[in-house]
Amino acid sequence: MKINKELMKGSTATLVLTLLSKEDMYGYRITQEIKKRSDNTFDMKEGTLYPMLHSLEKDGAVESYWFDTEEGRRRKYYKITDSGREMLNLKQKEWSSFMNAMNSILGEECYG
Amino acid sequence: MKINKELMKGSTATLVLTLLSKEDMYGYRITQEIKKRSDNTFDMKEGTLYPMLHSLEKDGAVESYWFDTEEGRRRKYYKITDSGREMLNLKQKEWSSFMNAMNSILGEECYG
DNA sequence: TCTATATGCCTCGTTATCCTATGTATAGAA
DNA sequence: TTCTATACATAGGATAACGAGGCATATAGA
Repeated sequence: MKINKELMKGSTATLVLTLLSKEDMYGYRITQEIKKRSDNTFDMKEGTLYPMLHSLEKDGAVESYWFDTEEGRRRKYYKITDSGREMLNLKQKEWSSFMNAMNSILGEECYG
Repeated sequence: MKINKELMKGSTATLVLTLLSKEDMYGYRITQEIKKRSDNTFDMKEGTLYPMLHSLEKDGAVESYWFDTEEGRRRKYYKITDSGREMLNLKQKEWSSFMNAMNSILGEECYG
């Protein structure tokens, strides 16, 4: 299902940090992983992702390094920092609270 | 837990329509119900709610009528329309998709 | 050879939505 | 009298995601 972009607001950093908490990744790969792992529900645009990565780096939540592949491509990898893991922990708790509050009002059952 | 306001974006209409789908309500009461039913997680501001109600009315999702209480207060009640119920149905499905996609990536269990 | 697609990075301006701040008014309590 | 709760409303500011565009390289196909 296509998701209204307003619903995404406030959640993109959580998604990005979650992926980076498991593995260093470069921007383009992040967009692919989000699409794949959400079963095509999310389609994070580059115009959203790159400014977000720069913002996270500015805040010290991630660090970046360039890597040249054998095929001659340049990739900018991002790595989560300790500070970023703390931020992620908070954001996951926030998501959990938000979800529970929404479901309390909507009265929906939740299928993990 | 206090929720980042960005997370609320795109969800306020769903909350309002959900309450109105069960019972006609006036604005001030809606803010109280949302706070109560979310266990104080949500605190919808009047500056958010009233423009939202007017917008929903303009779109034909709700209708309003004035009611004078015995104590001399004027209350503007809102009633959901058939069109509003359809809208709510779509928004609930959208929320469900969004939540499932988020949890797929975050890898969290969900407690209904 | 030329073209299209996929990969890979980036930024600027638009848009939508929520909040803060403010205004009006009445009832009841301190 | 003054404060709080109730009850409606709007204007302006902040912010985040997106659309659209730019730049560049590798590969596949016509």
